[in-house]
Amino acid sequence: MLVRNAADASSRHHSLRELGLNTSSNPIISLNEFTYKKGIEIYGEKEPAEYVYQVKSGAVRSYKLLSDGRRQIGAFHLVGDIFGLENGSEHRFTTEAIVDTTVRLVKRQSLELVAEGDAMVARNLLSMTANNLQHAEDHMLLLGRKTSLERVAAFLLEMDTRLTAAGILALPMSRRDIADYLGLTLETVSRALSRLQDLGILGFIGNTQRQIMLLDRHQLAALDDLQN
Amino acid sequence: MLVRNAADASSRHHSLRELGLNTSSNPIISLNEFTYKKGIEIYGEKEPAEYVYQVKSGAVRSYKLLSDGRRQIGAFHLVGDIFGLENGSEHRFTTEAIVDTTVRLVKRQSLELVAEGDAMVARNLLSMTANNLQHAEDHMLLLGRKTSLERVAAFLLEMDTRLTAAGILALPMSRRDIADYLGLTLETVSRALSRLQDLGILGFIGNTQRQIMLLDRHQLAALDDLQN
DNA sequence: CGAGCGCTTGATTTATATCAATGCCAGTGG
DNA sequence: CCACTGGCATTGATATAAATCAAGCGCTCG
Repeated sequence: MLVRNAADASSRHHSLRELGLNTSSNPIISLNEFTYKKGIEIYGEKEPAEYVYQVKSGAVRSYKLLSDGRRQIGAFHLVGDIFGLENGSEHRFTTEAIVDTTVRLVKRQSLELVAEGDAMVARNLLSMTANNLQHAEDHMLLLGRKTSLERVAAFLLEMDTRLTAAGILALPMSRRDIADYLGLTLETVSRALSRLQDLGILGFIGNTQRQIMLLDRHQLAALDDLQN
Repeated sequence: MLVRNAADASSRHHSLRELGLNTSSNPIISLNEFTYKKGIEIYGEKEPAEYVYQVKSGAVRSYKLLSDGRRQIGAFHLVGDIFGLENGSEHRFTTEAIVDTTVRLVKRQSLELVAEGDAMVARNLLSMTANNLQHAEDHMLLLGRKTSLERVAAFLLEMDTRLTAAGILALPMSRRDIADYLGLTLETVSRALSRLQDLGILGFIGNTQRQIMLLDRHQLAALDDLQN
């Protein structure tokens, strides 16, 4: 069964306005913008969480590292997504711009101040955290129990609901990023994509596989079967 | 470096009182108790989330299933732990008693009602959800990138901080449960435990390996090295 | 226009899963 | 109270999915 309704897709796409913030009515909140070049770190794990961010354009990865360099990407943040929202005082991931990226940022402290007095903002804070939790819970199932093909299929479906413009998927992240998100190696991801292509579940634009793929209704349904 | 301070350990052990609830001052809140026999389901995935639970005695597993029966346990709930708290209206895991278990339960609705008026309760709700999120984030790293030995070492350390009484670990869950929590098979878990025993990092009580193990200061430090 | 990076594809290795046998303890019923 | 049974755990042998090692291709960009 293919689940792809608008409510599902939008539930993770809060805007700062959805958070209950509004520049004009809340003069405390300063909405600054900043641009990061491709590959540049936005903040590091364990740094004090001074700001909350919203992707205005571009894409961001957040990840944890083990001492020997093994990397686990916990989430990709696409246009409209809010990230860097922590309950504690420290960031729990490192984040980097995947491509040139512009973010809006809000001082964490001023956000907390507003939440203190405004129950709606407080509720939206909780709802955002709960959405992040749900994503992490689903991802645990993927990482713990799914095969490589199922993981890649699930990834494509997730990206499709989050950044598709009319059946065309233009992925901003590299094979290595995808692999580190799915708990695989880049070779395994590449092989899985080739296999999906052979199966006719996926089509690439241009004469080489570079980032852009097509997904029609039937292919999406086939992916949905595969991802379990 | 061995991190094992009281703050860390207690941060995930909220009591309902910590949530800001108090039977005497909040007559709305009804604190009922219920006992489940070993292996019995408490609630199922996608069931309406009517209650929030706290483990009074025993232990609980929450898990998701794939269509073919593969299981991923997302968390174990031990004495004092609160579980079943959802932001949406449905449960996202199935939960079962691992051993005979008594829980206290609170109607979700009454909890929300209280949170509406009491900022402290609302803040604690957010803080609990954020703690669950942090646990899930750490677990994604484990599931995506750690070796079997690292996973088992991390598991033992987690359980040690959560249910140790003076260096003695009495695990309520089976090898299969541990495996499904760590994204491994039960044989691999068993082999990892045997290996740790051979390495002198772990000692079992009794003449057979059954549930109870000893962990002294040095062994904990060795585990901490291993888990990465 | 050349260099290098990212990607694909092939060959081989390896960690973990799977299959299989056996042992041990706990609970049950005779 | 003891013998039986079944579940859980360990351990060994083998299979396999994915990782690793390796080569080559084609964009992209400097």
